[in-house]
Amino acid sequence: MSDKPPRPRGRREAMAEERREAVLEAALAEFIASGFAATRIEDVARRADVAKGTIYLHFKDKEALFAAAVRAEMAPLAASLAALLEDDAAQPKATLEAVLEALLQRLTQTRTGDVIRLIMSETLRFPEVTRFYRDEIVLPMMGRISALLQRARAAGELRTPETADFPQLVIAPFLLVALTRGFDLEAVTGSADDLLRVHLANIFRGTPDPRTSSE
Amino acid sequence: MSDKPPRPRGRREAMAEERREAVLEAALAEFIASGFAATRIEDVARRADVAKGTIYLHFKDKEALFAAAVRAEMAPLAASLAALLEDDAAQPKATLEAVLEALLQRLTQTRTGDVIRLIMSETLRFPEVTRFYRDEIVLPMMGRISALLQRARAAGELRTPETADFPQLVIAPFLLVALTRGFDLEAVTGSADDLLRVHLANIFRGTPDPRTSSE
Amino acid sequence: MSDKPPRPRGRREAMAEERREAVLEAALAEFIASGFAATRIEDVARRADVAKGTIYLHFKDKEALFAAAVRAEMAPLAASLAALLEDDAAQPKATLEAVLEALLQRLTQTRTGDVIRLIMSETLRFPEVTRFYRDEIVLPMMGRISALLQRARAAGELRTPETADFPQLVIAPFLLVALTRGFDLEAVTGSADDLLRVHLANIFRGTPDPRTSSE
Amino acid sequence: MSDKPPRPRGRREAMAEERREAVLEAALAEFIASGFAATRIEDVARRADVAKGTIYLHFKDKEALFAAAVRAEMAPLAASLAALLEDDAAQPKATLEAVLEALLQRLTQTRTGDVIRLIMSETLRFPEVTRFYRDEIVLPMMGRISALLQRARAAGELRTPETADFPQLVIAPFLLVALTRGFDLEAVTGSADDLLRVHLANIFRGTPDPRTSSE
DNA sequence: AATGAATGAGGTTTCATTCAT
DNA sequence: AATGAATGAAACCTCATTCAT
Repeated sequence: MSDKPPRPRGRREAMAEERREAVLEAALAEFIASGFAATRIEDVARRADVAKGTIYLHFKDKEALFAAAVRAEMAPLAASLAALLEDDAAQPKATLEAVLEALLQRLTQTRTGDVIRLIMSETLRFPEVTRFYRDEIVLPMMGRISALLQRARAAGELRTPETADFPQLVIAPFLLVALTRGFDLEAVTGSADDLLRVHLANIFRGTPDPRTSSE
Repeated sequence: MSDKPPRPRGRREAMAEERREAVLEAALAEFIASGFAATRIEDVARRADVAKGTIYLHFKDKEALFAAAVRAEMAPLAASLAALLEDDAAQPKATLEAVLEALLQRLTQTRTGDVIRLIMSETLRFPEVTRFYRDEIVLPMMGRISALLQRARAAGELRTPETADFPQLVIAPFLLVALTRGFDLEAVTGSADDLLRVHLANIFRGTPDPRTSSE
Repeated sequence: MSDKPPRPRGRREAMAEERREAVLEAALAEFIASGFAATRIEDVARRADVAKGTIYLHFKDKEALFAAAVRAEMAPLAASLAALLEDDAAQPKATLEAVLEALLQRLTQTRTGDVIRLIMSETLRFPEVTRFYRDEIVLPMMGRISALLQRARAAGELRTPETADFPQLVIAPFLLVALTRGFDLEAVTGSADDLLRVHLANIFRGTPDPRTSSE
Repeated sequence: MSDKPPRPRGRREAMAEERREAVLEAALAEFIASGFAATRIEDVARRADVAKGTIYLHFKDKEALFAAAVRAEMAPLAASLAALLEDDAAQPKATLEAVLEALLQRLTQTRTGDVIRLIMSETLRFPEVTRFYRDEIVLPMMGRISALLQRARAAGELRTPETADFPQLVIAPFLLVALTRGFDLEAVTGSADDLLRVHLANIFRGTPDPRTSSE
């Protein structure tokens, strides 16, 4: 999203590249909407305003298209995670809050949440994509959070020190948010923002109560 | 299929019922293994040791078979939830612990976790199944936990009182356990049992630290 | 042609077998008429009065259909060759005449000639079929003729004794007959029957002149 | 494609002609290797180091390309046949031997044999090419050989006078050599050279025995 | 009630050909 | 003249569903 390959030289190639991206865009939308099997190449072509054959100029087959579409959407997330991994200086609690807030935003306001759900849906057919997601996104993310938690534990900031051994516990609610799209759960509970605050309060000592600081 | 006993009355119906169940059993296994689209009726038939046509004697079409298979597996869970909903007398914290422990066992030791994952995978194609799952399982579960949490809050047992408004927070880690089957996450973290204990310690006041009982 | 598998039991299977044969029959006709690539499965289906899918009940794919069709047609020839290989008693010249006459009849009056041409046409795409043809038909045939020629040489019946080392020389004109179907060569030369007689006269000593018995 | 000289006039046409020939060359190689249907225009283009579209500047369509490629290869043969047709003076037997020897060389040492096989393979799809081959090559060749045989008959040189009516008999072994490329027949018989000598000995009176002149 | 052969709609993929650059 | 991205018709093959036995 930030760094595209430096614009291919020549009009022809530029247009081809644009089309390739239009196809990826259309493919992702269709896959999200219908899943892998129910998405027809023709649907993707129509949405990208391109002929069926054109898709095969850029992608070997439907599976390759799927993998490419998912990757294209997830790569920025992987990149921004990598960026976060660099500034280890900040204080753990504040950093973790920032990270989780950013993640929540991504999940609720972009297609990232849908893509995560898509990946988990098609895990069986695409072990390779799943592996990419696990290795490039999940494990780094968990590693990052693990490190932060350990520093928080050292600083005595964790309510339960052993939380540092289970980074999943910290991420779990966000996964759930991504996966229950369309479940209308918010109708019966509070907002996603409040959920984040309560969650942090459970994990970190001295986090002020979400709404009332004194009780 | 091979040995037909001289069909006394009553036997016929019993056998038909047996076959129906064999088909459901086989269907569930195949759907879990391959997903809806990639499962072929013929595979189900072979696994159930039944002819293809027989399946259509019991189920209108592939979608009906899917719905029935999922329902059959989830019904006991719904029932046991209903049972839990009755004995409201017990003390909230202990009850919640018992419920979550039971849930964790179901998720890790039976096919229930796989089925939940299957449902979430096929949500797009089966809004009806998803609705069943949401209405019969998820919402009652969340309601039950909500009630427990509210009593816990009244008893001052919650670390963060607002947790009572977000029952998802309590369930989230379990969903995650179900959905990340095959992700090998346990390889990089602690065990599911410890995860449960740490999770409870974060939520409930006075829960002894998972390993060290003195604080 | 002579020994079919002993009629499958049951009406259903019998009809299925009939259809399988109808498909083979239709396939061979279409392949002969259009070659492998230009023959459409749908054409075969229509000619066999069968649905497209039915063909795939019996044959894995188009290539398997081709191989089966060719084999079915050539198997009888292979069998009759095997039969000829048994009665080694007869005198070489007369036997060879009989063999070649039979071969010529097959080539001109049945589809065998067309099939041989078909095989040679599709040699590139079907090394396996070609191998079958080579191993089951060509080499045995050549071996048989070789043996006959050697006995003829021993009896001093060959005009050129070394002919015994080149059984191809004896067969070549027949191959040519098969392969030049549609070339209208007979329009500019004599008949196939006379060709055979002249050919034999060239090879065997003492064969009477084709037309004039006195020299 | 890579180095364009500053295009002086006359050069353009020369280069165009060069490309045309490169395309023909590449096309023939691909057609021989894969047959008509399985050869892709893109393969030809790549082999000729030319863009796909360029081919269509020179040839109307794939069929025209095929016809042109075959013609280009066979034209020299037709021409040399025409040359042979002129010097009718020579003595028949020696001439025929020379002709056949030349033909055998062409068939075994150039691509001519492959092209003949290609033509016969695609006879069904290309009656026009086949007609060209028949009219420009086969019939003249047979006419020439016929004439020679008749003079040989008049000179009493034929073992069987009627051979003169069947020029195919004389050519047949050579066709067979061309068509059985890849059959490994030589592995089980003698060499092509010896085959020629034996063949001639069968046809011509007084041809010395292939290896031993006295017996 | 059970079977499994038959059907044919539907989807993926290929590739000859075109045409804007 | 040359390019090669784009097109879309055409063909293979799959598989849910039906129905005669």
